[in-house]
Amino acid sequence: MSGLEPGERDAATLEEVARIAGVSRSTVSRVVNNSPGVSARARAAVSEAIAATRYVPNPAARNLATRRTDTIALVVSEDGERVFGDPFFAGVLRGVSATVAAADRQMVLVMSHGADRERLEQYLAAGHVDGAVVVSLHGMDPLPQRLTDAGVAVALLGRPLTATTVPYVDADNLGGALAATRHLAATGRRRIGTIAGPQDMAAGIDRLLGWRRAMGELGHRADAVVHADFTVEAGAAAMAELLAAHPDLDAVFAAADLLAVGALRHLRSRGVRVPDDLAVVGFDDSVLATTTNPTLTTVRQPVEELGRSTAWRLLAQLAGERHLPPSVLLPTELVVRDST
Amino acid sequence: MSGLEPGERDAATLEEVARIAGVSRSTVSRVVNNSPGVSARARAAVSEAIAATRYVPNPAARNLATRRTDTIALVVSEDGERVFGDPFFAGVLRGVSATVAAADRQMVLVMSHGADRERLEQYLAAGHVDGAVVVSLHGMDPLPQRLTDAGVAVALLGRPLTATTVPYVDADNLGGALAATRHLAATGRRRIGTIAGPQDMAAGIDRLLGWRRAMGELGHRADAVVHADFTVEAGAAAMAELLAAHPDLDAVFAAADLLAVGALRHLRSRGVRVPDDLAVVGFDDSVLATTTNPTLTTVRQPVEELGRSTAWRLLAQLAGERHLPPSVLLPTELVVRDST
DNA sequence: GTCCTTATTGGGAGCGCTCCCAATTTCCAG
DNA sequence: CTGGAAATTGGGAGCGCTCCCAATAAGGAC
Repeated sequence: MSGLEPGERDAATLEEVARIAGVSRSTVSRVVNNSPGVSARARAAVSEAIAATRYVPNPAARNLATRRTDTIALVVSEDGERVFGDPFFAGVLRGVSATVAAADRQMVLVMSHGADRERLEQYLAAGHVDGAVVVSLHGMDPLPQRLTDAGVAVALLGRPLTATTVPYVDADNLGGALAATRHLAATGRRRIGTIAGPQDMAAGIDRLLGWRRAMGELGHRADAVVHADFTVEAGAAAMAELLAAHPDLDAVFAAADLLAVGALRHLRSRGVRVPDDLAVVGFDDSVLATTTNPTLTTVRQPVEELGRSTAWRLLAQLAGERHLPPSVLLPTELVVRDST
Repeated sequence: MSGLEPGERDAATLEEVARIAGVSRSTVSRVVNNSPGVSARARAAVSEAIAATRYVPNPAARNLATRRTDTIALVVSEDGERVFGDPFFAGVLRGVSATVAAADRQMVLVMSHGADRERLEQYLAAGHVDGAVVVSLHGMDPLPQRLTDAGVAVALLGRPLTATTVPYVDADNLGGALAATRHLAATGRRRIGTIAGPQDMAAGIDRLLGWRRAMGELGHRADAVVHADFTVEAGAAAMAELLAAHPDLDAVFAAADLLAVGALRHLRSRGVRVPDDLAVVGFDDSVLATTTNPTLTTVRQPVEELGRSTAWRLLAQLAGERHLPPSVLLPTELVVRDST
């Protein structure tokens, strides 16, 4: 332990600290874990020995002895797409990891591939992690429920599309779409169409529902709908289709910023002025929203808070807290910029 | 082990498999680890018992017994900024995690905060991870070298600015800037300025060096330089400053797509046509590059490959491979779009 | 069948920690 | 000082796995 050379890492053990401090291993363990029942004198001696040896508890030994892992798995279901683009994922990751770290647990990242699903399920079900935050944006993904059924504590980020016992956290997509559409009406628009996202995803469904509800409230016909995947190209094509079918449109609500960028592109190529001739609203408030021309009015979804809340929900469950909400909906917020 | 209820996760142990298969624990261990010296008969019996019990080895027990951790830490140095924006980080993460998973190791994510540096260093130096991939874009960050000095196997993503023994991987920022500036010259531009990134980062420095070298080759004056942080606003302000000082500019190389977006914004507000009056090149090929108007000519940096190569370099070192390169430079690639 | 070599098998011990309960010490009241 | 209660301490055992070496079994040559 003295004079460490690069490559030599003989970590101090609890027994070594005990020897140096002149106490038993139990006393050292009590000090390390802040347990009561240790005299001030012993505590001081142990603390000195710990500082002198730079002792750090061995997580493997600890996990084995306690039969706990203090590990949270972040499972990213990656079925070959990057639906909302990477900005979403990065924010979620920051939120989850900060919350897990603050709870003194380690976070293991697991990218889930279709081929490895079976193995991943077995690994998680075997109890080698305390629980799993699962990020799955396709609402029909069976993984969260399978894990829950196997006894894994799970919190899901993204609303599932089927009845489930898995607790989940999502943004208020419906409320955000509602606010966006109302805003368009408040600016005087009467023919408000929508480029809706994929209908196998809760975000796609809920944002369309929000738009429909607002249109119902306003007494407007809710017939100007085109569905699109979450890409720029699909957004441009959908905008073209909308205009062909509804040439009198004066606004469009796009279910993601990416779609809105595509719509802007098409409108520009047609010489349609935004927002003078036709207003555009997106959804996400991703980095794109302030880099387009005009800058996008959009609905902000709190991606980092999504991560934090999902991790919190799991940790609370693991801590045995009672009466936890089966689902958490985080507020979205309309951000008005130049496109409306 | 039979009839598991949710919440009950009594994982099968090696001893249980041994009992069911009618062999010793050593035989089970040999089968699980694919060691030689097991009869086909015993191997079959063990495999059946494993399938029946859904046995998964306990990583903590394994780590403790072998004194290995099979864990790679991904340390993200987060000194309060998101320099290249989140797209960079997400791509790196995918690359690192895929490589680590393919090597049958688990990846632990650690966000490094200034306040927790001491504790993080101790944890990593205590030998509880096999090694660390450190993502640090500020070239003066002392963490990688301190970890290496403490005996931690480290591979650094991002070129350091001081002499170091830490192996690192970076993109060829200089070469990319060179190619970008040459491309501008090849399109007939003669007054080529640059919006340079922060000079406490290798990316900022190397991209400016590449621009200078190209200007030197071309025999043009390399005096139209303005420095900026990597934000859209700073890019717009830098473009304004460049035009004020050099009103005859006919091109600008921006050291990041974010800066280029800011430049485009300013140019539009001044009625400068891009690329007719003034051509613009960015760097990154982030999602922004195809969503701006006009779409950006930019230098693609292989973010996912950056992650993969850094993880590879660390794993190769851990595997005891000889003659490993002290640094790896990944090629960048000019992607021509509508802004030039 | 005997002997020798090779292959296979099994059980003890250790990895570093926690926890339990018996042993010891300390403190306070009478 | 004595006795009892409370606080502190220590050491054995176990967590689930790997590894080592002795024991056993199998195979082949003579």
